[in-house]
Amino acid sequence: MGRTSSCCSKGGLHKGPWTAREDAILVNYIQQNGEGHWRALPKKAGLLRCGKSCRLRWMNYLRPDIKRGNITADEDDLIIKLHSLLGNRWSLIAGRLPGRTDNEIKNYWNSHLSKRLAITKDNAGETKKENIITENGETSNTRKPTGVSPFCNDDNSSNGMASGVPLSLGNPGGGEGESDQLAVNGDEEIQKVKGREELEESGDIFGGCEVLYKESLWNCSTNGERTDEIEDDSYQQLLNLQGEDYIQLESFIDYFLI
DNA sequence: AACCAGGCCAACCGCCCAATT
DNA sequence: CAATTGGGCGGTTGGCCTGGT
Repeated sequence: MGRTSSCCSKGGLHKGPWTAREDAILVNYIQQNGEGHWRALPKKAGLLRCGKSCRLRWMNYLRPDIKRGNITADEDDLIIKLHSLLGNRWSLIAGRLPGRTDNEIKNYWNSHLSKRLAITKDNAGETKKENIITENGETSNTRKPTGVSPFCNDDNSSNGMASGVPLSLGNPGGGEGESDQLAVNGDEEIQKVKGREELEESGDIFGGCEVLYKESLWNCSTNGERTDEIEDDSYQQLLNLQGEDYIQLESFIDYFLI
């Protein structure tokens, strides 16, 4: 991929590393005016940067809630599990790691975890469920729909997911009590639309899956009640998911992310 | 001390999607 | 409905740093 013209290439705009003065101007402006309107921001703030560059700098470095410092062992482990579930969807993964940015996680994965897992894989001889990286570097999930439900046993081997997972998720909608056998007996597309609506209500996709999963299978500390904020205990429980529970969550998420 | 290779990471890039006109 | 705009995303680059020779 070449570096051709872009918004940052327009005449007179600075590129490259940010100076302390530019940082201060950007932080000061956002503190006074809030985030957003990135394209207009540089002009208003008096910065010779493109809007995208300002947004990136703020999101990845200047935001007050950014957690600096090394990735902890717990975070490391969670990244691996989330990556096996979500693939290279760094923003989603970052969303489950408070204070970490998608760029940071992406860099960490590319420079640390991918190599480590490749070594692990070599040593193990064969890819295992815990460390899912395919031969071509792709993972178990992409944005392309497979059109195949992991809830069905018919033919789901082609989507890279565990096949024939006997999910009995009860009522993933959580409250209506009308879908006891999701996508097994009923119209699969209707069930899918319902599921998506639930996910939209829940705020973010992975959080939605997590909540739905809790409601159906996972006896968690929140007693299955929907929460807007995922508590630290819940992260820890997600981290500790193993065996069949883990495989079922994986299938569940794959089903709703496509 | 000088050079080199490899790793790390901030930043840029093109693409995509949703909202707006 | 099509075109435009704004924002966000994942992939990639390239400069800096560090360790080895």
